[in-house]
Amino acid sequence: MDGVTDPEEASGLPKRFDWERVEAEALLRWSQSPPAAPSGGEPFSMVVPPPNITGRLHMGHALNLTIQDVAARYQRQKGCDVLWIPGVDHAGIAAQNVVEKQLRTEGVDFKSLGREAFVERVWRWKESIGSGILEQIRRLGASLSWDHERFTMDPGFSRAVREVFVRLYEDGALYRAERMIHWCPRCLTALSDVEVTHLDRDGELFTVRYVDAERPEESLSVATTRPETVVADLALAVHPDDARFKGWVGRRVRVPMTDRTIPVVADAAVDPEFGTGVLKITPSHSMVDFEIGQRHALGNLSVIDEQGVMNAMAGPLSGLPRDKARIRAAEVLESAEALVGREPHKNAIGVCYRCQTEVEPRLSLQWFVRMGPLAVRAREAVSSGKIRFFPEGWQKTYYEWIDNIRDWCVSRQIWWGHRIPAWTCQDCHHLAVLREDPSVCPSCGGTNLVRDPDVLDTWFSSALWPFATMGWPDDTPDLRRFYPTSLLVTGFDILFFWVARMIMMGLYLTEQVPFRDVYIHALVRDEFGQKMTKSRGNVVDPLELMERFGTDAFRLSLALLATPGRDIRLSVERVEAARNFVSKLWSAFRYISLVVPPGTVPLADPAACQGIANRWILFELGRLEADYAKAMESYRYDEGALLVYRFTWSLFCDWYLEATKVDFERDPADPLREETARTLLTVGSVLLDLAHPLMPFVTEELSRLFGFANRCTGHAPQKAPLAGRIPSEWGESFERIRAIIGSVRQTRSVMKIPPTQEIPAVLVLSSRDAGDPEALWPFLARLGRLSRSGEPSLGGIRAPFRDGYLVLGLEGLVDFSREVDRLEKEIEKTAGKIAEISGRLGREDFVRKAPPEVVEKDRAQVVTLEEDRKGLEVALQQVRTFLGGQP
RNA sequence: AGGCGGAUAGCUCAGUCGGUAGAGCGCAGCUCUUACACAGCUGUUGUCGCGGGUUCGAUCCCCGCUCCGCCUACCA
Repeated sequence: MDGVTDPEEASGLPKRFDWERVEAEALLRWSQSPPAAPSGGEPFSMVVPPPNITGRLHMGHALNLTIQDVAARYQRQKGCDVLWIPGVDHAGIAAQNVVEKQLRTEGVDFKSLGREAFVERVWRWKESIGSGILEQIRRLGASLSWDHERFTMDPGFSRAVREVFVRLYEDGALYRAERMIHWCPRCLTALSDVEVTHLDRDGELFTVRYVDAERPEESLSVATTRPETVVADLALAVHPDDARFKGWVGRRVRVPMTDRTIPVVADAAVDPEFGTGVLKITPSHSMVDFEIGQRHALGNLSVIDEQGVMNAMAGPLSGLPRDKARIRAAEVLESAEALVGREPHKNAIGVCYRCQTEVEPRLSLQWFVRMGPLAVRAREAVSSGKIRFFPEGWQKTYYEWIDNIRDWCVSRQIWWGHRIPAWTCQDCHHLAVLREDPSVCPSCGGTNLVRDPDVLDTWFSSALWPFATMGWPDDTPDLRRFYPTSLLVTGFDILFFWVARMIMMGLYLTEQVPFRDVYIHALVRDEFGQKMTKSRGNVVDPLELMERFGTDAFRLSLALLATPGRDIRLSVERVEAARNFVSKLWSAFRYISLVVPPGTVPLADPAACQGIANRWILFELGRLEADYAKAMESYRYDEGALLVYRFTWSLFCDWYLEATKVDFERDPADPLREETARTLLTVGSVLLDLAHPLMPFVTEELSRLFGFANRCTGHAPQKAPLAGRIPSEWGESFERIRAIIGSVRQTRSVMKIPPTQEIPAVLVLSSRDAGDPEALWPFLARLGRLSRSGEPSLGGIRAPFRDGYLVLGLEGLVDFSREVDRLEKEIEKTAGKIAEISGRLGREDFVRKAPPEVVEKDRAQVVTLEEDRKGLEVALQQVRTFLGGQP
């Protein structure tokens, strides 16, 4: 082996990007030395939408976190002091369900355990899964401020929750009352309005006859979808203006299946158009009926218990579950000849958003937050622009909800969560809501206190997330420096659940908006546009994709697809394409590592470059920097990603790297060699910076391997970006080369000349400022596989371009008829364009009314198109001559 | 029922402050040219959903319609 080394192995980067190793190393490094806060940097802060403790990383999280991490890294690169708080939500009902189920498999009913032991058990379970989902989030490369991790049930946070509850109560913004609420008969708890989702279901519309109590020969027919509630009817109602039923108001009818009679009342809530125009009123089992019942003092009669089973008051239906009771009710009504109609009917029913069980409207004693006053301020925060939504359109949805706000039921009949700090004195019935647990009744001094058994809605604590994570209600340095937060990134599905409530609570408790900007992203769907659900079985595991294609590729694919306001259809092909890009990037830097001599340093002054290609790529890079900044500042990370993608692949790799090969073939004494090597490093370093927020692993690895003092490696932002320092004409010469090469390649491809075959050629430049042919030739020779013909009048066909043409010596080599076709097509296309534009220019009103610069642009366009056509026509003529000359 | 969003190349989607429509994937042909075959080169495809209107000019703005998706809402 001595002295014999494979040059390929000896120098340069490994051929492939080994992301598995690089990611593992980087994650270790990042956990050991988190990014240091730059001194004097502006604060930039975010709080992560806390994932449920029960959760595993899914596509939604991956998208959400990728976007935030792009933001965090971008801001950090700008020199900001970034705080991005991680954390987990205790997920009341969901977590309780998990542990209940666990106990059930052990044959234990959680109720028999008792409250204290059960809650203890949930804590133990929480410890056992550790920070499971946060570990997965780390693997995404998410650069969170891990020393700030919070949990919604930790002591500090719990104190904040309690403080808020008491403060709201003291201010009269929180009250306890008996109201109609949504009840989930499976979770056995109240739900807030937003926790109920509506599903269209095929049901039946039954028409039931109620006979007059005095005159059995007269009756009213009533349409209902829930005949099982007939036994709870307390009235029938008709519209006050409905002439059909004028005489009925005030009379009484018999309730079928019972021996009760009920009044017929008039109420404007009845829609005379629907059904028979008569509505049966069941105050205890319907929201609107409850209200009508209130207006007419009908009282309440409940026939369904908390588990959804018909109770003792339900007469012949007693003991049956709701759905069975409906069938039985129809039978009983039919046999009593009270059922006069039955037809299929579609209606929307409310289900529990967690378990899909049909919810039951239920009258019960619950705690409510008075939303009206909070909503007024929350609306103003958005309409005044203090909070901005991206995309802006979500404002409307927000207002829609805010303007129709209803009080928020915040008590839940479960055990896992923040227990409500309210005590009732059994002696004097005083209700005490307190910051500290009482030992005696504050009112009568008695010791007979009973604590409210309920816990708070999980979203109640989530609403405090932006400031409670920073130590509120204490006045902390974090709050002073980082609150309000700069940006919130979240999905539209929790706009009401979370975003709106944070705004309300933030304004109420801190007198400030909780965040300035809200980036609202869409849902990640499968490649067919279907929502990913367990039941569909189309769930794609992000960790799997990360392992298969690398985390950078996965992140990049999400970023590229994340067009604001549009759902994302993720397919493996897209991730694969991003993986190919990462590969391409890696191999480009491998090339740099092979051609740039050791000890080379980046350009000291890019504006002093001489090389045609160097000037061009610096010009393009300057443009990229400017466009990229614009995209990133407006949260168009998809656009930023696309800009980086296109620059890297289509300009840097396809053209610039090829062009540098020309420079490296030059005489060893030529100063261009060094300039080009230095330009490669300069552009490479900046490019990695721009790509870094999107692809942190590969860019940091490359920056380290090259020893770049760029922002990926934690160095200070560059003082003067390229944008603005590169003259705008720096691109021109190389653009001409690109045009010429393009023309040659077309000809070559059409005429079936192998790419490797050299073609003798003569270059003719028509305009004086077209540049120095001597400078052009080395690039043409290499990139176009041309050899410079010494014969000035070389016979051959023409490859035309804007300000000149190339004569290609192709005699005897090729099928010229193809070239004729191609040129004719080109000419036709060009002529078509000329016709269109000059036609426009010929119209008098266009010239008069259109802006002068548009007219001018068109005129110039016609001139250049004419030049193109002339070039093409001459070329065509030339080929025809050859064809004629051939046998 | 009301509100919102979408309809652009075979597929997935950009885009145009109104002035000759783009990318990726796919497809076809040619290339193992010493960074990359996870690659290179060349080519291919569009009444920019339908009907009106405004305008010198509309894929883009306005009105109406059709289809698709979502959100809100107990017409029982």
